[in-house]
Amino acid sequence: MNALVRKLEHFCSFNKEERAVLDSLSELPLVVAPRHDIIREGDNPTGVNLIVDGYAVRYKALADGRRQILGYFVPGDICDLRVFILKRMDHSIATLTQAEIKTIPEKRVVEVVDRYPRIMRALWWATLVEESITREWLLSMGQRTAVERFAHLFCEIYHRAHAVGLADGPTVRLPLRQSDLAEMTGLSAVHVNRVLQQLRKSGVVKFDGRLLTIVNLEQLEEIALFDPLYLHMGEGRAAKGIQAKSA
Amino acid sequence: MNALVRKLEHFCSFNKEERAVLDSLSELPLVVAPRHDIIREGDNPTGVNLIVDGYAVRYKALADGRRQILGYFVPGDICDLRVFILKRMDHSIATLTQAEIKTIPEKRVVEVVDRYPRIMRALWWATLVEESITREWLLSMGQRTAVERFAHLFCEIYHRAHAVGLADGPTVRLPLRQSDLAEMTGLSAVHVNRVLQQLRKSGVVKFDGRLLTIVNLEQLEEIALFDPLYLHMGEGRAAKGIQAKSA
DNA sequence: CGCCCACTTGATTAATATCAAATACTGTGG
DNA sequence: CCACAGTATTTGATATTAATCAAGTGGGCG
Repeated sequence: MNALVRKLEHFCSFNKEERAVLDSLSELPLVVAPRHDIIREGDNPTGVNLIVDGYAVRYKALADGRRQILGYFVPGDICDLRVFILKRMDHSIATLTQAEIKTIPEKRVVEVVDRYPRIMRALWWATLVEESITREWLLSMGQRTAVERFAHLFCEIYHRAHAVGLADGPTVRLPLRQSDLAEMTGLSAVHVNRVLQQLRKSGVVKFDGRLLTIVNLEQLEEIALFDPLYLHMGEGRAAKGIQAKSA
Repeated sequence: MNALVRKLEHFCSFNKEERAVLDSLSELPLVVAPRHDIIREGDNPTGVNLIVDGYAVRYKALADGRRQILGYFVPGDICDLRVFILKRMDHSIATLTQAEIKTIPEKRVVEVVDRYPRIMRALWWATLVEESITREWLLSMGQRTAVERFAHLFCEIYHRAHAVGLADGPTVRLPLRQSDLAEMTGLSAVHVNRVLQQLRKSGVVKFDGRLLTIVNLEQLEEIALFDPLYLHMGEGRAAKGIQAKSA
């Protein structure tokens, strides 16, 4: 099933025509090797990229090489709607795993968006949610301890993966290195290792470099001080009574 | 002079009519006390707020009270264009100093934006720049040391203040407490104090709780590993040859 | 004057980084 | 199937950064 449609339907539902348009947004899927830049800071990109499979991230680097991952994409995420306005990328996008992406030319996006206002709003919604996630990460970095930060990251991955149908049980495919997680959380790789051990030992979550298993979601969310509001899920479906809300 | 127009003209220039519209966006300026919430997380806001004078911030808080400031507004900044799509605020906005704000009703924004596409693009640009700044903060939090983080924050404040004409020399009005700076940088107030002393002693920047003075901008930017690209200034004026670029 | 803050200072502790070495895992060629 | 090389993970020891605690100091203002 189309992960993009699945994701956007957390915002609103589409009719058959809209779905067909979303399905047909691009033709040629492109396979990108792991750890490969898709767009680099300073570039002036001309289209947007839809992640079809695999994990990709936004990142920024300091002049001396320190890198920070700013967010990750799961299948169904679109990389850069903002490029239509900003002239140059202020950060880079790279794959972590092998990934399949589809590049949608600027022209096609404009056409679709002009013709289907609901799709436009849905894409806009997706962008705003992503920014909300960035803000939550900033909160994590500034205020959460290393353990809380990991607990939170894992809660988020779990919820986002479920939102696009990437998992049905407590286990999510997450083929990342500990050094990747280090770049996501702003911690050293060694410390990441110790934090993971601690979480494993306390029996709330397991991660073996390939699969992430949430053993005790409730406890994990408690450790993380997790509040799902920032993911803005179920706002569109609210009328249908599907959403779950925290107090 | 209108700080909003001044800011947006970093993206494109406007004709007389557009300027008049921007000037007239709202009627009643409202004075808000210092340290007062303007919008709170979970609210469903109905308009956008333009900061006319004073400093305001976005912030998020964890359930146990830890707070993180996510970004600040200077006069000319508009708080929440995104509310048209997201149903609930995922963070709060509060004043730090006494501030003067104008609330623009949703309807008025829609009207103006529909009628003046350039204004729409300019507002969109402003929003995207703000998000770019959030990403840079995330990089700061994750990778910059306390000293670098402060150096960077001060560079940013300096550049943003200049962009809207809030300063002409090396000094910017910045009536904040050290505890405010602590919430911006994710450091403890005590540590902020020591970092400020260090920066003052090394003679690159002074801050006395009221005024920020950049003594040596070049050196400060070096300490901060500052790259102005993320502010996206001068992209619109590029054709006029006004922008300055870093290597 | 005296109170209330914010700021400053010093001492101590806690969190995390760094360094270095050992172990485990993955894929490859024989 | 095994040996090996190259990575990734794990472990231990130590250093650094920043938080915390506690006690001043200083300034603005009723």
